[in-house]
Amino acid sequence: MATINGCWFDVNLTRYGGRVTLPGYDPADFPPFAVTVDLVVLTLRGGELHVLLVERGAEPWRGHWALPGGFVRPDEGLDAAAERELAEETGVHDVPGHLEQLASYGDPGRDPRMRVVSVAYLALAPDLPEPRAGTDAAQAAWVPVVRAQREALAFDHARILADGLERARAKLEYSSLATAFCGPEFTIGDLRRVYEAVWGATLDPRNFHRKLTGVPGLLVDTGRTRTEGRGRPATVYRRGDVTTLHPPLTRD
Amino acid sequence: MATINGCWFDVNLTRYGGRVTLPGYDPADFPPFAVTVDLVVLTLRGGELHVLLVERGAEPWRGHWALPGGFVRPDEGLDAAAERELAEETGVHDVPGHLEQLASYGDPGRDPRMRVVSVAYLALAPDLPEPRAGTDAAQAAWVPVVRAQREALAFDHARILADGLERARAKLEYSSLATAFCGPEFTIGDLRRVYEAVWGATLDPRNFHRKLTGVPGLLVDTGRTRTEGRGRPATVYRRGDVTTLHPPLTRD
DNA sequence: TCAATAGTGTCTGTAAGACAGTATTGT
DNA sequence: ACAATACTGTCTTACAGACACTATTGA
Repeated sequence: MATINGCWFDVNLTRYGGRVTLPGYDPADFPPFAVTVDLVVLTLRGGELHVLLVERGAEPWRGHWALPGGFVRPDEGLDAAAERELAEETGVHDVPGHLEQLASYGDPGRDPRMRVVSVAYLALAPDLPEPRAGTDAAQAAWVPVVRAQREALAFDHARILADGLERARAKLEYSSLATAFCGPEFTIGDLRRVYEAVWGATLDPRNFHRKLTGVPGLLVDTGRTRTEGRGRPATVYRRGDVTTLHPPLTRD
Repeated sequence: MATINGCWFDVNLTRYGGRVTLPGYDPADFPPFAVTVDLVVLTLRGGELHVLLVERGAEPWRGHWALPGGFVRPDEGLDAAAERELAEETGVHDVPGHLEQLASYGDPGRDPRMRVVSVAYLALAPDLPEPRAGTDAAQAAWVPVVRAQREALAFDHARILADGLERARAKLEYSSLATAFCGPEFTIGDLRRVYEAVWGATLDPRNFHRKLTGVPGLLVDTGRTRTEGRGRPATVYRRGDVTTLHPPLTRD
């Protein structure tokens, strides 16, 4: 029986040599991979959608921007690894918002050094403080998404970012995911600005208001109001139990 | 620089001992995982939704049904591994239909022998011949989905199956995915029976017909008709270029 | 007062769901 | 003839999109 220690490698080395995997496989015959999690962390800063990027301090892709991420540890699950990395990279414990698995990327050659399968996660968070620099020389920063898409991101991270953006845009249509970009309390206007930033479109405030307040159970009225700058104070809501929009909002 | 050969293991053995991964990671410091693909292959047989399962011939979970799958080879991508496994397990080369990544599952302990990350794929195929038995003693079979869900599937395959079914059900709402269950030519009635089998609901044939024929570019009229049993012959269609249903079909 | 934002009311076009009715086959 | 399936037309209701209008604040 294989165990997680040094001896383990020798077992696999001897068994793996020249063998072709077949149905009825035995995991002791496995070709080993590195498994990492990469994070697409989106937030709203100043009405503009931003993504968390780190600047690579080592080859390959030294000096290029990359999605934050790291190895899955031997004793932790994929979701737990994503949560840990999210806390580490943002510098915030128990990051509020939303975290879900996006997809896995494992083309041979995506990392020139060795075979790496990366499980990408999508995180949506309210405006967080400026990220601290990593423990090595690499710096971390919130980068406007439109600028990130023009950069030459490391590895296949441009595609992962594109997939994450598309997932976020699609899920806003039929879910209450927009609230993940806000704090625990928010106004209808806050939500509308989320949609406008993520979709890159302008929405009619009046129809948007009627639509969202018309879904029973979606929003809970706190009874309080909030005034920001000019204009009539807005009703403050909390998340309700209902998380699906039926019928969905459309982005044409 | 690590390379894919025997020497490679020694490199990792020495570097991995006792080290904790940190940001600014180096893939040479990786904790190794086995990476597999598991397949949720759905098809329609006799108007009922079936899933392809294999009976395990070895411990653990010997004698239990499991989703087909196998190791990703060192030189192939994840999608390629899924395509290869699909062809191997069904016994059909170039399986028609649809294949997409579903999600990845990597809880520690999901395989008691060692750490395995499985990248699950969802495949939709027209009715295929009875699968051949595997090269080992394990047998493969099309199992009605309702029965598969009552079985104690191996590992975490019950959850993977549930996720695959939910993905298929959701995607039927807003895509032309139902055509993946049919051959290259099909009738509106064929498509309706796909929806009814996957959703487990009955649909109004008249509104369904009007809805699907009303989406421009979705269906291409071959000009021919097909008669099955009693009733007026149905127009035969092929897939069109349009693959999204706007607005979507609803399953309430 | 004016500008800005929040929220309500109303109209119109479109589409979903229900279902009557016609068309074309096998038995 | 009758049953079964394919397809068409029509009616009602609901909702999206457009936009006039009222409400409440800061400057």
